[in-house]
Amino acid sequence: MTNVHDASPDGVVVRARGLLGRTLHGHGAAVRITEVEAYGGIEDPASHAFTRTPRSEIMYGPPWRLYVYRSYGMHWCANVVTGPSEIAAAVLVRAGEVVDGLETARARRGGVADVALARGPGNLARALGLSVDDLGTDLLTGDGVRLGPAPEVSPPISEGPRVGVSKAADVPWRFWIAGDPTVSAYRRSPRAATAPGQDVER
DNA sequence: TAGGCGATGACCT
DNA sequence: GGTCATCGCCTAC
Repeated sequence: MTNVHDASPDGVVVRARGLLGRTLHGHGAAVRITEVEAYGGIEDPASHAFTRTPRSEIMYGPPWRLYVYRSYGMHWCANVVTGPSEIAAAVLVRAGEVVDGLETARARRGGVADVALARGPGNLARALGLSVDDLGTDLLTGDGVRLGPAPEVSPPISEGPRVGVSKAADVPWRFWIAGDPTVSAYRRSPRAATAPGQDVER
């Protein structure tokens, strides 16, 4: 577990958990990450990188880059490439609490409750003003979109099955800050096969 | 060139 | 809590 070797699947999990509580700065707004999902790259059927294509190429590159993709034709989803290059692992940022640029986020989201401003991958990207223009942005040195430092105190973390994925949906690689109101509700993918004996918590 | 598919969001009951 | 609507992109042929 303390084996944080990049090449191990555990490394992805460790990095995913490590993103919780960190701040993600977007365009004119920033959120404190409260919910993430880990994707194991080439070893994970649910990952876009499972099949190497031009779209997923970015994930095979250096870590700490931003991978943005469009879902259902209208939603943008933001991922943090965690690397290493050969594994193409990434972490989907699912939800966050707006901590800066509140007015900007509100304007973009059109009058929803503050806790829902960045609830859900698509909403979070919208609140931060993220789009395909930010694809490949280096989150450590980027001027606009960037990642803040880790919190001094690690937040309490809960884990569970991933949301919305149609494959490997029973892998408990979804992590969120326990009790945080901005965390999106769990919903299993309609296409996900029923996992025997895999009860959904909460 | 055509078809399939999606890591969703919003709305309705 | 459950169901439906949506659009564009990606992959395969």
